[in-house]
Amino acid sequence: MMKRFAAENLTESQQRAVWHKDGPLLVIAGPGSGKTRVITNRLAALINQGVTPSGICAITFTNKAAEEMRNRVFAMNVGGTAHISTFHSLCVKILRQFAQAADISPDFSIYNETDQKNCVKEAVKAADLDTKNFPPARILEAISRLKNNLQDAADFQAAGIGDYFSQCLSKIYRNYQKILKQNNALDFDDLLLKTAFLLRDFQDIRRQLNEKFRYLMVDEYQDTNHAQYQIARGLSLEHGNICVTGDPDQSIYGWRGADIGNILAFEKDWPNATVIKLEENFRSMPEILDVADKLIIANKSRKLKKLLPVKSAGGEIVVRCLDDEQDEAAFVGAFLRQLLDSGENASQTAVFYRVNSMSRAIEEALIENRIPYQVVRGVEFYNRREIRDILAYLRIIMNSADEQALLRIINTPARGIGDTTIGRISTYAASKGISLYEAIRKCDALDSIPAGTKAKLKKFLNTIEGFKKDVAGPVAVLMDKVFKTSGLYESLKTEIAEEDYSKASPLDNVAELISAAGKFDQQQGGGLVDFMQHIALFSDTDTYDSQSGKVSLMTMHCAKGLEFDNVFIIGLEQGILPHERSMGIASEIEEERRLFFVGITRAKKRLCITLSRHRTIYGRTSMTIASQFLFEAGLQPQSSTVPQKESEDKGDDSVYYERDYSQVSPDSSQTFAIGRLVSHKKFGLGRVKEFHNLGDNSIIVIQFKSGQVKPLMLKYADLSIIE
DNA sequence: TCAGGAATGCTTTTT
DNA sequence: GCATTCCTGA
Repeated sequence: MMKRFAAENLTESQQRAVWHKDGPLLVIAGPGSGKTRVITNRLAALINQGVTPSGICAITFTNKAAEEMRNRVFAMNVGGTAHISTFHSLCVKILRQFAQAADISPDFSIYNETDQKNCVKEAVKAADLDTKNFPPARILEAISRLKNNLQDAADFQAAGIGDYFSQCLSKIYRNYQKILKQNNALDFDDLLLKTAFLLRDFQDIRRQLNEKFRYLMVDEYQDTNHAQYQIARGLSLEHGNICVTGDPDQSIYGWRGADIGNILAFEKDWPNATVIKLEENFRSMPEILDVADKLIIANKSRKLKKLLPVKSAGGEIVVRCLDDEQDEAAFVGAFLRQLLDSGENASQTAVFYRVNSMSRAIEEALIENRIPYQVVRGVEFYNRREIRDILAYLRIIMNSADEQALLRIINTPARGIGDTTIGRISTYAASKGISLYEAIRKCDALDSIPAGTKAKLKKFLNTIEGFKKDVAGPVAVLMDKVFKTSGLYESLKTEIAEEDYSKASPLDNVAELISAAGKFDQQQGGGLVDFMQHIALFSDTDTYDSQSGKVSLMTMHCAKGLEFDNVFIIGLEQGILPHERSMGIASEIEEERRLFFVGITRAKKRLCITLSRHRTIYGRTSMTIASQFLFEAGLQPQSSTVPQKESEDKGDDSVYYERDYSQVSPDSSQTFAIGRLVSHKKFGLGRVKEFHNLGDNSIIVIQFKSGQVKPLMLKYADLSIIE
């Protein structure tokens, strides 16, 4: 009955990895070496060999990766469900199960960066220090580093002494933890730290979890930090069935505490470990691998590893130097259009950059060229004001100690409860040692608050309490109710939409959130707490859609784990890549080099690298210097001035659009027929001049009464038809 | 209490 | 350059 399922073609070393059953296994997997296939096949192989699916735990770094693995395993039809999730989701699950031992309440809130910053500010103030000298972002970074190294506030204090800064930091750290505790909240790093401590300090819990998960798999092991390392260790200490996969050359999260040493020292940790190297590259054409190879050997601290091409020659490499970032973007836009024109698939095409802010010029050029695109960006959606407002209501409903949530919504929408009132209640709460929420409940005891304000407070409290009846029901229903009865809906509706056309309207965003909740109710269920904890860990890269039919724009960090036929990497300049902040630090330059390596090795057949002679950063334009990485990789930039000249023109764009996209959405092109009179919230009346049917991303060109002609994304333009 | 303007600082970023 | 925060005055 063995091996029967393994239909996928696997190389000899892949086979060995897949059929390795018991004991520690390290798979060093170069880019494009079929790592994901090995992992999913091994998972299936374990089940095939009689391992209970629920006894397998696979850990990834992103939700996206987890989801994809779930789908792949599901597609193999081996039955049963293994636990596949990110480190953080797994930790949430464990912490809720063993909340008592972890000394937390299971309905804890998970604080994001904004919440964390607010808490740090408070913590700094409580230590009688000034946020001017102790900027929250800095402090947070320091605390995060400590937590990732499993030093809690007490440990740090005990280890302490040190300089003035360390002493202050220690004080702030303790205050910060106290505040989180009072709010019944954990930050991202706490999820890891507390789980690691649980596994370290409670042998019975460790045994229980080892018993439950007999086989552990950890992907992207080169990017684990110390806390994650200890968790992985704790989860496999009793049985030793730990399989880790990764590639030291793709370690790009060192600055976030990831320790490349974890993967390098695996054989020391597990002396009986089997080590399998996957060096064959099934993804990229040899020309591309050659560039990657030349680049990465410049890294001194590295084990030698080859990229062995499997594909035959035929890759294309273009390196161009433009005058400024607009030209650079225009070049990319023109090149992209030419590619799509010649039949390349937009979904198989991506533009990478070092920092998110660089997407802007590209986006403009793509709109100009009528190229549909998706930006895979950090926390866009869930950071929108209206979304955070609704979520804050839900947070306070589930966890009334969550002060950050309460402060956010107590006067949103405006209900006449201002800072003065909040200050008075806050003082009262502190003096009584109760939560802000409790203090509001007891506001009658406060003489300083006028009767009218007290009435407002009570009304607010009753609204929140009223919601609690529906906590057990579907999240979408509760959310809808919150939206309608909290006054948020009214306030959003009356808000005159001065939003510019490139953004979706707040109402649409809320609708999307509610539908996401509905989806959650249907697919997973579990109620409010599950949903909220799910949402808190859900983020940006999960928005990437590999079948979107659009060109993808993302940072190189986001690109890890993906692959595309055509890859553009922009901004190959000193100070951008390598980034300014890594300059002069050898280890960080090496990480930047790995980052570029990751970018290059995403490409299957075509790689286009650009730089520009001038770049504007913080509104200041300056001359640039070509990136050292170009020379290391043996690349010679070619100057280029007129972007359009780069492509041998084939037909005009109208032909191209009709051919490629017209069938996608038959409706809107008729609704917005040429010449039709329409109205735009911001620009007023206008007539449809052109309509480019790109399905979901259709672009409409309107001649407005003011005389200006504007191309707008149809889905964001919010046009009404006048005739 | 809040709007509006000045001042500041910010850009690496999986969860 | 832009978003966020701070500050002032009504």
